Amino acid sequence: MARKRVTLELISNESARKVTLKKRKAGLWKKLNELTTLCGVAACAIIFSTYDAQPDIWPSPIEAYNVLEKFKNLPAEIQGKYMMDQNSLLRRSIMQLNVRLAKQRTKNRELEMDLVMAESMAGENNCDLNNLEYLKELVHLLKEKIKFVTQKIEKISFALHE
Amino acid sequence: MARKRVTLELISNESARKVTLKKRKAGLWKKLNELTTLCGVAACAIIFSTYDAQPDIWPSPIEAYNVLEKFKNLPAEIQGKYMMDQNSLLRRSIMQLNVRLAKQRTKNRELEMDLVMAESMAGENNCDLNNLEYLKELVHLLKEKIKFVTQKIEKISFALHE
DNA sequence: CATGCTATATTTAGTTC
DNA sequence: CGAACTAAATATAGCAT
Repeated sequence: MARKRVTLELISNESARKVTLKKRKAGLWKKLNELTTLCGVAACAIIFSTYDAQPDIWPSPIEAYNVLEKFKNLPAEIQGKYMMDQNSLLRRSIMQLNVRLAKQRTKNRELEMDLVMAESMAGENNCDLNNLEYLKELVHLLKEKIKFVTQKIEKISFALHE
Repeated sequence: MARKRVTLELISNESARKVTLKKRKAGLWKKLNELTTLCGVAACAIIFSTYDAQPDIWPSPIEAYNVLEKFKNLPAEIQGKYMMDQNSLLRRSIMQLNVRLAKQRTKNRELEMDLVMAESMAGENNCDLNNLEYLKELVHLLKEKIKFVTQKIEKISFALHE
């Protein structure tokens, strides 16, 4: 964007690519901050770079969640302002939940990838108890989750076909 | 950014705010496209506006997933390039995974809570097919995940007790 | 290798159609 | 209302340190 017009393709030089990534990431975060502030919307973004093991998340997951909660905790205000009927409000709420599910799904995929990579690098004998405990807890949570979602699917299927 | 310096606060005029949102959203999508192309990274972003029933997602969740798959298919390359001290790399990697698992667990709990809330608000008859499809996909993914993590636990347990 | 610096490319607020 | 059009504000590619 400066000094020279840039062609929209992967920057071949690796160090240059890294520098551009850092600069543009900062620019993106700024843009996101402006957008949410100026327009009063909630937003989040995730960048998975190969340099960092951890992806960059904007804002923090906690903050993103908090903003969403704020919206939900002030339904009367929103209702009054945008004159929504009960149904459309509910539909929107469900849509937002669907998006969060999709996000969750993407994150789960990513986590799986990282586990596979870590495992292949670590071999069999580099696992500690702490890690194991985490995994056990994860399985427990996932089983609960499957049960819950399966029940929900049955309910919806029933409602659709009756 | 033009014609006048803008103060970083919520735009009071509603129609002006809506126009700005549209313009800046387009700008953000473009920036994201450039970033991912130039730097070869995967990224996604979501904007929840109160105007649209559906939030804006970039790119599609499917696409985001595809990019991640691409990374998964090239683990040897990444391994070779960033191979440093084997042990410290592994320790860091495992620590980061533990942190991410903890975050994931928290998020799953939150999501469950939100689903319960939405369900209680929506009752039985406000569910559409789209929502059902999302849920089916989620169950599929979760089952895969349980299988994967369970296998990993068995491996670790075996390594610990042998 | 990271930071700081500009000359330009790009974005966009206000405006007009 | 939305698309097109600027003038001005920003972002950033290439370079310097």
